[in-house]
Amino acid sequence: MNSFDIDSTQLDDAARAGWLYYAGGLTQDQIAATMGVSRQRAQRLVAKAMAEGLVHVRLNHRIGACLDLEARLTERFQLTRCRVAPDFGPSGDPARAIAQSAAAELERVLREPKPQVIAFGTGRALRAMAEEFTPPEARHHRIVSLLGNIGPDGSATLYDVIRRVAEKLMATYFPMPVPVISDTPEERAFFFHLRPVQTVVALAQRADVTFVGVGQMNDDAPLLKDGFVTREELTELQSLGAVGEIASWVFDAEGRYIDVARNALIGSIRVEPGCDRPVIGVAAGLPKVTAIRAALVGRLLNGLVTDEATATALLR
Amino acid sequence: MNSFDIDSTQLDDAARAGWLYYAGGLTQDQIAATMGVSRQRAQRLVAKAMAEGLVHVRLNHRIGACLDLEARLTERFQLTRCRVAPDFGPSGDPARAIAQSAAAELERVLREPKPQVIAFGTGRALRAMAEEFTPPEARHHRIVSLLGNIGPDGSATLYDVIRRVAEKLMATYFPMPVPVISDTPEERAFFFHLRPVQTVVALAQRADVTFVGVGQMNDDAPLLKDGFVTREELTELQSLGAVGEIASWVFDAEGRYIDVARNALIGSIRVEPGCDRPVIGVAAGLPKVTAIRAALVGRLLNGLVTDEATATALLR
DNA sequence: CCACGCAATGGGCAAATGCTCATGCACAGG
DNA sequence: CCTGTGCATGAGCATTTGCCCATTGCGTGG
Repeated sequence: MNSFDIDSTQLDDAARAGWLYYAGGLTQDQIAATMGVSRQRAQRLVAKAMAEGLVHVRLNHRIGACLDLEARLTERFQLTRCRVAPDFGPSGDPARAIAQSAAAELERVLREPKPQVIAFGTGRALRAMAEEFTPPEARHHRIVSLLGNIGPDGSATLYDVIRRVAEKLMATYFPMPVPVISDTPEERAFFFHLRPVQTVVALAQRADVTFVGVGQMNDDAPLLKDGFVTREELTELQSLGAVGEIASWVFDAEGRYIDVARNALIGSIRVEPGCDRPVIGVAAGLPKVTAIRAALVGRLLNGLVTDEATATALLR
Repeated sequence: MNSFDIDSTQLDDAARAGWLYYAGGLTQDQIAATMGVSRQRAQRLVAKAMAEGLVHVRLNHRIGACLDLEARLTERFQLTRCRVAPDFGPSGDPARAIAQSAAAELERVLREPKPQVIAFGTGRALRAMAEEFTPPEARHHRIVSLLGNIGPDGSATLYDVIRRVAEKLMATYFPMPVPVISDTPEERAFFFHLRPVQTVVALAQRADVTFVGVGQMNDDAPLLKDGFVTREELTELQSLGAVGEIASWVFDAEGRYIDVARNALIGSIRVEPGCDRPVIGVAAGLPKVTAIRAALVGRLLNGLVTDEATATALLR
């Protein structure tokens, strides 16, 4: 493949330019001179190095305020793991802000020499985490999805998180080949009786560590956007006291799962309260505060990665 | 201490500014607005974050040319570990360029779940590595110094590398409480008969991994600069064929230690040729090429971290 | 109470950077 | 062979950044 060669040397150049710029502290003029290209090209290479994630920037200082929030959250909600990332300001994207911290948390698990089963939910925050983490050389773990990978429209985008993680890691992974939401209880039952599905379910249920996003149940609910509930169902759930959702299972302000007919259609593994293994919520953003707090109160989660603004709000 | 408090919040601010700048991609104006300070202050904070090493930049892409050099060095000198970092150009500081790669190599060792004894020499490159590495949560290793920590002028700066590493790691560490160079053989013998010194020596000799710098023996020799040899001794050593030095033990172009009276004064542990555990040289710079090559040829080292320019020169 | 020194601050400006746009080149299709 | 498409290139310019320097404010010692 010629195009591959070209691509790879372009990436090499980008990496080198990024290295000289960020690590070496050279100006783009100097880089251009060193690499024998025009300044503009040097500039583009530096930008590309960033865009392609070739250059990783990490903060080597736990900001005091964040440490403090972590300590208070840990005590208040009896967490086993807690990370508060500084946020990018009100206009910034909270999912991106916490991606670094979530990635660090994931890497911590991946470094375990003992093979781990790691389960993943979905959501923007987890996807950002999957983009961000640097895979250690560790392919002995197994990656399993909590959610079905067949969307209502037949798409498989949800599935992205675990595929991305597993690909970067080159580890074995287990998507769950069932519809996220079935049309009838029979359909759901059919899928869950399939042997391969049962294997994945069993794996997910005994996962050593679980990473999940948390969805809010206001009118912007991710469940609604992704088409997993209709507007009517959402309104009904809201009137039953729904405030949040994990892996598409809806719970109330106490973090208790709400018992509705829809539950018989859900093609995902439910996170059970009071799990003795780490169940880590990766979520931030003020609209999610109520949902996250409920999940913490109900002990659906025993770990949390969030940002400063959300952490502060959670403690109020 | 008031000054401590002030410093620590300043560092917090610097960290936050650096975070917003490098990770969040905000401009300094935006940072200034977010943090409620002037743009100039924001700029100073960002600069400080860099200067204090709060922001770590790492390359997430192995450049093809470097990989190629690694492969060739590995084959040519039968290495077990080899890393070639891209350099910062002819004007850049090679020690800083390889610090990242050396740090990565060190982190690899530190991630070993089995407790390791890790021995360190001295030198600018190792010091840069000590600054750069991010400590994983691993305090089960033991850090031991190959060199005495009493300098000719009574100072203990050499000792910096292992202290820095051990402090960041919060691991137990064993400096070697002897003069780097004694005045008389009797003085040296006295120190080495002390029980605690013998413990440290034994530990260093059975180190699972050893990281050392390599000194050249030209007229700019580090040994001379640090006052461990006089100009006369240096000239004498040069006339005996000395080309390099590891932990202050001088060797010739074949990597064979040179037998001189001075050896009876040296307060450091000698790296023995053909060691079956990793002995990793961390060194770069064209003046050091001859010294490094000799050390590789004589199998004093079986691992190497260097930069592109040095690697290329080594292969010639 | 005043004078002095030191450090922090923001103005201002030159350098560095990011971005847009017109140009040109390579390649595919007619 | 010509033409259109797409993409890389470098010129030019607006924005951003780094840094020097005068000024301010605070603490200290006379």
